[in-house]
Amino acid sequence: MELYVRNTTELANLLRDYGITATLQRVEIAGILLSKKQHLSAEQVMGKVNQGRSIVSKATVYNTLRLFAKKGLVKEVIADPTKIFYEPKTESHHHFYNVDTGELTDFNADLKMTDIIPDAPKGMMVKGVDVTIRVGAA
Amino acid sequence: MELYVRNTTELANLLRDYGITATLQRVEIAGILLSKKQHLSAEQVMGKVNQGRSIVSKATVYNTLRLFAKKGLVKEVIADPTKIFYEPKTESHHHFYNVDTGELTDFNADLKMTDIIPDAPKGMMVKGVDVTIRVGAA
DNA sequence: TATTTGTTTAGACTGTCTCTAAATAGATAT
DNA sequence: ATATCTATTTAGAGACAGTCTAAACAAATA
Ligand SMILES: [Mn+2]
Ligand SMILES: [Mn+2]
Ligand SMILES: [Zn+2]
Ligand SMILES: [Zn+2]
Repeated sequence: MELYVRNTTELANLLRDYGITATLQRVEIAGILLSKKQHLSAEQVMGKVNQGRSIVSKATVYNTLRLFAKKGLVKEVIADPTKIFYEPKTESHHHFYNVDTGELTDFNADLKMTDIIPDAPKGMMVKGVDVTIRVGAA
Repeated sequence: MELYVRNTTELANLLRDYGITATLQRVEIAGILLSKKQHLSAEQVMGKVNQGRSIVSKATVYNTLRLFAKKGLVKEVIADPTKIFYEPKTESHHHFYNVDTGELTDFNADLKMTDIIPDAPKGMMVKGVDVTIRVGAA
């Protein structure tokens, strides 16, 4: 996944590459989320995409993010008990989740998954480590 | 944590060991959750503790589970995007999360965290692996 | 043009969880 | 024991993320 995609045509092509029909709304949402490495909740995407004006409805934001995730264009992160985060970085990696701020921070466990617990960001303490493997019918 | 605790006096003592004032409601909730290895949502605890009759209020169930977790008597599992699960098994371990059924299954990564992704339960496919380390102010 | 198919939409609704302010219970002081 | 203080429980309202529905709209096809 090439990040920092801005151009509309480029975005539309990218969507098609992932088997997603490019629509105005989808390009807008992709433009927001793929613009840089970040973790955004659906509500945050909603806010950014509709700066003032009203371009995309709530239902479409939720549906689109789910569609993007299903197609492998973005990644869903289940770490905050109150909301799902979406991010453009699809390579396998893991997160620090700050329970105080709700902030997510990436960390890579290149080798073989995680055979060590990486150091916590300075000033931070590891409050808990969760490994969750999601499985479904084969 | 000794599982299968049933006796009321035993439960009350256990709560005190964890710095929790033993009340009728707390003992009832502990009796449910500590009776065996399981992963229960707050709503499920609510249902089990108030079989027919009405013994413990919703607010108390939620507050008590959070208190138990804070005191280290039970473990919170953030894996399902819609609810938190609570379990009596406090030793470090990880979970399979079935996205179809929402079911949680334990697995131990004894060595050093997880340097391997364990095999999925038969008939199941690994849909995603998440390692989440929760951090807070040191 | 007519029809079909896919997408978007407003807004009602759901489920989990939180908050509040009052009632109750338990502990402490006199 | 009685009064006082503190901790706990409670009903029910409310917050909030997310879902659903049925209609509108758009795009593609016949
Ligand atoms: Mn929630
Ligand atoms: Mn949710
Ligand atoms: Zn990430
Ligand atoms: Zn478990």
